[in-house]
Amino acid sequence: MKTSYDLIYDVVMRIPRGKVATYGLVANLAGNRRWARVVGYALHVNPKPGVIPCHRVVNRFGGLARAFAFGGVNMQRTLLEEEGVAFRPDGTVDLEKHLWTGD
DNA sequence: TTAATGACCTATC
DNA sequence: CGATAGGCCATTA
Repeated sequence: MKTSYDLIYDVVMRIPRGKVATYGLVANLAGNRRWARVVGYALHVNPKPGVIPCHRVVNRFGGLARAFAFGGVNMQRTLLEEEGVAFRPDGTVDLEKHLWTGD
């Protein structure tokens, strides 16, 4: 079944390795910035694990979601570090350096 | 079909 | 500057 989520998934999958995007940004690229909530919902259901790099999606603060439960926040930090993403002392991603604006 | 929920963001007090 | 409320959209029950 095809839904608006596919749009969001497509954008999220477009995120290049070593970069991250915010929910609002993904929503914006998906078509509308108001989809920010829908984006979170889409990743929440995460119907295609392994195909959708949810760890590359962060909130506008650069921090991970509160209920990040696909493996643990700890895991996400590791994954991003493996991709070359720099983390701040506060544990947030440096959006100024790794924020994917849609290329 | 209506009502309720959600990994958000922006604006206002 | 810090905290609170609201809004918007789609999905699920």
